Amino acid sequence: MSNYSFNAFIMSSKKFKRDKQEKINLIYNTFFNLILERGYHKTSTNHVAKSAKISIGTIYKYFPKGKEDIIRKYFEDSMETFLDHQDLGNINDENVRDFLNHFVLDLFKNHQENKGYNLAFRSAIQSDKILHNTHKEKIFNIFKDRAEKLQKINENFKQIPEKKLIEVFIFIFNLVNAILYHHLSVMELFDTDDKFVEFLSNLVTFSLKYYLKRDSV
Amino acid sequence: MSNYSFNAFIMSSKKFKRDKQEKINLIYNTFFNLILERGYHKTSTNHVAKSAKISIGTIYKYFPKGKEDIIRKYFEDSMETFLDHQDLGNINDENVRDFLNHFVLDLFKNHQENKGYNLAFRSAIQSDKILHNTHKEKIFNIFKDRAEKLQKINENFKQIPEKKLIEVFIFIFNLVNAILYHHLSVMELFDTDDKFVEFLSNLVTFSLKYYLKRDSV
Amino acid sequence: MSNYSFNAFIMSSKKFKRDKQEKINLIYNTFFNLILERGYHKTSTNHVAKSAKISIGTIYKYFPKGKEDIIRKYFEDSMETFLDHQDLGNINDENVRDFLNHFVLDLFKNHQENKGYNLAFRSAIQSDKILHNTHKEKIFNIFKDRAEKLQKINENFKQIPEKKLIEVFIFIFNLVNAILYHHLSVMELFDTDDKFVEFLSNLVTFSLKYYLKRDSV
Amino acid sequence: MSNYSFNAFIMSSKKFKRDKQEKINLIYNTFFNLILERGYHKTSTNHVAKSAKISIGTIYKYFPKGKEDIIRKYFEDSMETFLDHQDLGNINDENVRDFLNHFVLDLFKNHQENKGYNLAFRSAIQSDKILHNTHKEKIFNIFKDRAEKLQKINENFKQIPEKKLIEVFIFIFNLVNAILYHHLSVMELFDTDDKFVEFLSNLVTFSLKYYLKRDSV
DNA sequence: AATGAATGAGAATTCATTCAT
DNA sequence: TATGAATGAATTCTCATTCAT
Repeated sequence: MSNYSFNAFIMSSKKFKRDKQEKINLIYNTFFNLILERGYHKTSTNHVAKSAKISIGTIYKYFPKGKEDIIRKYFEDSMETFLDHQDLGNINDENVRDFLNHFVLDLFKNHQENKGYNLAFRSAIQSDKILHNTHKEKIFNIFKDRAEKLQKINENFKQIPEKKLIEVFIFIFNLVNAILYHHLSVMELFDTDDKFVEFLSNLVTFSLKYYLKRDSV
Repeated sequence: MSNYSFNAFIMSSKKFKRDKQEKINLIYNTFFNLILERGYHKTSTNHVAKSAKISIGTIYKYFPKGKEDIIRKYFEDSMETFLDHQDLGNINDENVRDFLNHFVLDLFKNHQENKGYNLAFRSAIQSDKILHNTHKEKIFNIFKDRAEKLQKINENFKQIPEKKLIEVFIFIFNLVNAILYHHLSVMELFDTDDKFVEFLSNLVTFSLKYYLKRDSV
Repeated sequence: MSNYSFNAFIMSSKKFKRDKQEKINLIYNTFFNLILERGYHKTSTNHVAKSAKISIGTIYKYFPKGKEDIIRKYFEDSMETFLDHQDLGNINDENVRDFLNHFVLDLFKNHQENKGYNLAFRSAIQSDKILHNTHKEKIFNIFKDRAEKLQKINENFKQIPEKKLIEVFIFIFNLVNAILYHHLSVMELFDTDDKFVEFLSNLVTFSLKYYLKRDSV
Repeated sequence: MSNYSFNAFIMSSKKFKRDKQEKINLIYNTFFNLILERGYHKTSTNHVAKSAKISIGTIYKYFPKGKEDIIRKYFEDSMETFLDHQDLGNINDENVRDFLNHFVLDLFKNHQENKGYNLAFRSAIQSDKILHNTHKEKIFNIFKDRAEKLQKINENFKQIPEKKLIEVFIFIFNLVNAILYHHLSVMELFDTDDKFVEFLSNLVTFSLKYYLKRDSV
């Protein structure tokens, strides 16, 4: 194999992967945008194909079980990378507050961008118990991982039992998600984003204290 | 007319009405229970008919637009009567806390009993924008009514502007609902009901203060 | 049986008959008016009952086979009496023209008043072959009867063979009906009734001559 | 590209198109034949699918609104091409009669071949007011087009106002259609096709003269 | 006789999924 | 690989008809 053709092989493979990922992203975007317009149960795979201007066959090639698969795989993809970019490294007593604000803001932005997905996900878990459980496990594993890392690099967290630390993370995560979902998809709690995020930050601080104090009793 | 036949007349008239309402209730219960098992989008009107052992025609007699109508009418029926039983009469500075606890507990029980409906409702509003808006208006009207009554019978509430009072009611109502839904249908926040309700009560007190203080600045 | 009660019996029987006929007329009118609005195949017996404010059971009491029966019985009733009021007595060479004008005008009015029925009838005979044949036989019998009467009382018609006379009557009747139906229910031929009726009269005269001359060759 | 593969390319492209049109034609034929047997309102899309040995989904792929769409699209297709094949080029005073005979014969054959469609169409316009109006407009446009062409190529028609010419065409067209429909679907006017067509031709000549004379007064 | 709730067969329509090209 | 025609089971919805009251 000549050098040239080897490069061509690499290139084509890369190009292929890029094309493939672009097609998958196209399906994700089209699907979730349609859900935003028409709701989960009125959005069919055929609609998605037509709207994305690809064939229905292509959708089933990447997502052999259709709608459920799209949600499941997006769930895998997004959860996999969601919290990775947050820097836990230099969290300490002084900047916990900043950290929490940042965390809340991040979740807020994430929800805004994934509103369609969140609608889909909540509809899907109604019938897809496996997804529902996987979701719970995934959250547990993510925060277990986080907790372990945090306890390694930060003195302040070492005295708290790992189990407890995971628990409190999950608690805060769920609490914020619950309110975000309702605010964005059911009924607004505040008329501006700023007010809303500020409230959430305060709520998180309060709830964190409450949760930790409660158990120490 | 003998006493017996008079009673028979009463009975037959009552029985007729009861049968109709009982049939409607049967449809409600069957539908929401099936949703609990299989999810909203996998529960068809035919499933409901079969499960309730009535004919599909009967469902469409009472709910001409099928699933959407069941949700819409249950929404009307339940919202109509929901907060009516709570006694606002003797709320005062001393028992605000009790009142809030009671309110939270009530909502909690209501959610537990209406879990299927809540799943259905959140799925339905994804595509039924009219229902979504009616829901918002209904909530506004209910709490407007509440606020007016409260200001008539209680000195403490007279100084707060009515608009403000309505706003804060709706805020608290939404906040609690958001968390209840997530806890019951997405992921538990606490492992026991007691812990959960206690947290909610504290959260409500905190949020109420936050909300009122925020605006007074 | 006392005289009184005998009268009461008569009365109640008459009243009963009147009520019965009124109910039947109500069903006819409601049915044919609905057809005018929505078309035959979108008008159901249930619609008729609701629109006439009577129960569906009542309709099936008088018309056990539903829609088909309404049309069949109206057909019987109306054909039975349709041509009876026309006076054939003094038709002669001088007033044939007048007679034909009168005949055409009569048919025109009849069609205008029975537009809904005519739509229904033409829809019904598509599937109800029995009705279709009965209709043909009825027309034959009516005009056979007419021809016989005419030949008895009028010298001019005696030389024409009875069969021929019946044939020509039916031919003219069908011709006029064809054009009336199209004009009233498909597309107008003239913009005023007067023009239309005048044309029809001339057409009939022409066709009559054509028909008679044709066979004499 | 070899000649063979080029042909294959042409063929495959042609075959694809033919298959699609063939499927549509299959649906048309099956539908209208069933209507001939059972009538419009007793012919369901499911019957058509079963009878044509295709799936119900295929029907809805080509005709998304079912029966109404089949009629609407056949109407478009057939009206589009209906009068196009008639040669107006050398119509003149001597051959007007021949032209009319030809026109009548053409309409007669057309009705014979489209009896099922004509039944369907007359049933459909009872409820489909849009189709009813489109039909009227289409007829106007077709004859407007005809009139314009005729006036360009033929001296004899230049003195008649265009509006008048269109009117008289539509009048004759409707008159013939009215009688054809009645003869074929309600009750026969003549016992042989020849007699019937001859009568129609004479009727058209008569009516044409009547119509033109009437206005010139 | 009159009512209208109830039935369920069947018509209309959608949609996940397959497969030949 | 990609396409999209085709499938048919499942869903929504209608309607003629029955029957208990």
